[in-house]
Amino acid sequence: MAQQRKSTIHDIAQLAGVSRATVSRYLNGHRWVSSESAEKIKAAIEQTHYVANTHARALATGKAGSVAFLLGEPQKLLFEDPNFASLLRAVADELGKRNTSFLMMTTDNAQEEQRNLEYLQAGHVDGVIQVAWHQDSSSMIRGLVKAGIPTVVAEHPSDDTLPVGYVHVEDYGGARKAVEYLLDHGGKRVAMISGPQGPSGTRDRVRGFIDTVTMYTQIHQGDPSLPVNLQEYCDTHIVYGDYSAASGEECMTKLLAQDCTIDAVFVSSDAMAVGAIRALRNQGLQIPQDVQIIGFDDSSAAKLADPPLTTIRQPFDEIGKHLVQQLMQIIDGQAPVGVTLPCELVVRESTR
Amino acid sequence: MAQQRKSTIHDIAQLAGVSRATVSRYLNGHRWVSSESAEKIKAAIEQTHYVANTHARALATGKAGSVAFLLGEPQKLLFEDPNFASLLRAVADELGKRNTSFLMMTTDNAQEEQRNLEYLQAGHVDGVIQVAWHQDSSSMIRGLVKAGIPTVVAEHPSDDTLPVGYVHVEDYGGARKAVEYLLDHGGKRVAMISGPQGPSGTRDRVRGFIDTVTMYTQIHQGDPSLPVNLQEYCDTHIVYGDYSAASGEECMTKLLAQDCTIDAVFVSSDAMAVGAIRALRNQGLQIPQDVQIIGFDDSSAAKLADPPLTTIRQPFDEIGKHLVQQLMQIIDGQAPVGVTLPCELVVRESTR
DNA sequence: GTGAAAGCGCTAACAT
DNA sequence: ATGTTAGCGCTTTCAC
Repeated sequence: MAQQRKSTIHDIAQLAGVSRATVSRYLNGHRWVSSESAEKIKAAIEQTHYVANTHARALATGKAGSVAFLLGEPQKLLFEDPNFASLLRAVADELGKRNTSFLMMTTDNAQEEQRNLEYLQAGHVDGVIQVAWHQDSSSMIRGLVKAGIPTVVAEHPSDDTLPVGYVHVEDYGGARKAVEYLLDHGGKRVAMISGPQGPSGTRDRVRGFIDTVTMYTQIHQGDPSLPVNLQEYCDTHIVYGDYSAASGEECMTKLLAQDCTIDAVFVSSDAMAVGAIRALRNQGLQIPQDVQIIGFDDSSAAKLADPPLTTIRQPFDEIGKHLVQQLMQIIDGQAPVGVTLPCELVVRESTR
Repeated sequence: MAQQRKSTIHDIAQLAGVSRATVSRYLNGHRWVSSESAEKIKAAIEQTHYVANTHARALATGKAGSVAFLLGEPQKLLFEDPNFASLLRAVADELGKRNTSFLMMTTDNAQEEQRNLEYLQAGHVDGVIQVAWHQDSSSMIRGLVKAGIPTVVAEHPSDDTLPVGYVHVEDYGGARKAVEYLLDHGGKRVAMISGPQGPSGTRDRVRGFIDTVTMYTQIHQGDPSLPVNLQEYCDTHIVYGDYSAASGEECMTKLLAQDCTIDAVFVSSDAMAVGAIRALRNQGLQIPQDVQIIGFDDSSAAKLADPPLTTIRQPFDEIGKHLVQQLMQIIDGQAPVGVTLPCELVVRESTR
């Protein structure tokens, strides 16, 4: 099993009868290499299965040729949230096309945050893709910015004056689409189970919910089944979970205890929606006959759920693609921008 | 946001008033460094937030300080199979403790296999953790072996004469535990929905199923509700899915079409079990009253399912830990071994 | 178009 | 216990 000595650029140069510099030029720009030399080099490479050593290249260029996928999440949630896998896949794909490798890191607490920051500063990677859907990540982002590390964030950062790129779906718009659908399909007493407070996506979705309900109530002023004191209504009909199924169940139970006339609920993740359904069933309520429900994400859980969930689809392929694209541009010195992607309502059987 | 020049070992040496070699010694073994110098170096490092550049180190040592997590899977299954996430997490954790970074690669087809192999041969990583639960990966493993890359595999390789380490759960034993439980709790006509043919875990579980049924039938010879022609019974009562919920539904439907007296089924993944439940319900069958069901994995889906699934738990934390441990030992030159972990029956509500 | 030479940041003999 | 020196494999001026 002796690891055969890996061939180096030197071997190729010798084999092709040219200098190492020429091989290097061939490897990169392909410019200023005579087609004759190019042929010989090509042959030598094929013959030896030569592949350049990244570490040497990184050392020489000061570029790592890799990026970090940084998860700022409490560990247990990684299991519950299928969206991570979806995004990870999309990002891995896109990175693969640019043959940039990536390494994954998770940040659980302030201490790890510091450790990771130091690691990243050491120049192991050219940039980082930061994901933190469950908790506020602004301190990490600030650290990255301070360290001068090109960064993109997979959400709308709470502080969007920070020079980092970001891409996210239109949380506000998505919430509006969901709530409008519920209202248009007979919902009168609609509640919301939101994600955790902290990430700004939560705020935007909550705003979307409130605005939509407000607008609808104004238009249909006469309707006695609609809420009267809107302020108070929203205070009691919006509860905050942690995106897990368990918390969805909890939240729904709480909601029902406060108001048993709820007939529709917009839930900020499919996983929580599954939990909510369980709570609803526990009270003998039927979906969608008694209460309609709309989730968020269109994760695999949405299709598997019983009944299959109407939900707001997050286009993770697109998100991943833009994330990588953005990051590469920032690494190339361009100014970071924010990208907001539309999201789409997928109608299944949890609504009427 | 100018990236402040990263401090190098040289800076530290100067700051501490020692030579670079001494700093290097401090950084690594900590040996042959006077406590006096050590103090000064430590101070300098803290002051500058110095972290060694991995690429330089890798170049100098010939060790990469990182490993590859290699997924040999068709892309779509990555979404469906929560076990990947579980294992990934465990591995990431364990690697983190040894502060070894890792990069993730996926291999979808023969072409990518070649590409990845070349990449890995280039010395980017010290070793490979290979996962391929849904399809046979022996050609990739052979390639890895041929290239002399230290490798561990997260399953029982079909060809276990290959010099790679592996760790997996006792598939045979797990299947036996499940089927025995079913039989002991009133199951008479038990069927099996297996994973895809190819990976050897499938074979072992199928064997566990057959052996258990055979043994039980021999012991209870008189019982008229037990199968008569065992050979034929197994041929028709074992079907092969692809671990996805959809395939579980399909398989169950097929099974029911052949024999509507089935009263228990052992399913080789929780996801498929969820699909199977759906198929059962479509026929108006109740779980666990009419038919009992046991899954495999104890993934999050098992808890979320309705009813919550009795299942065989795979200890992914342990698996990840052993995988990394094994790999490190192989990298250090030890001969690879196989590790088989026990798995445990978790009783929930899909059985009586 | 091509080669010589310097150097990226680090480690590892070797000498002291 | 510490410093000196020579690379690791590659890129990149700078001459030619």
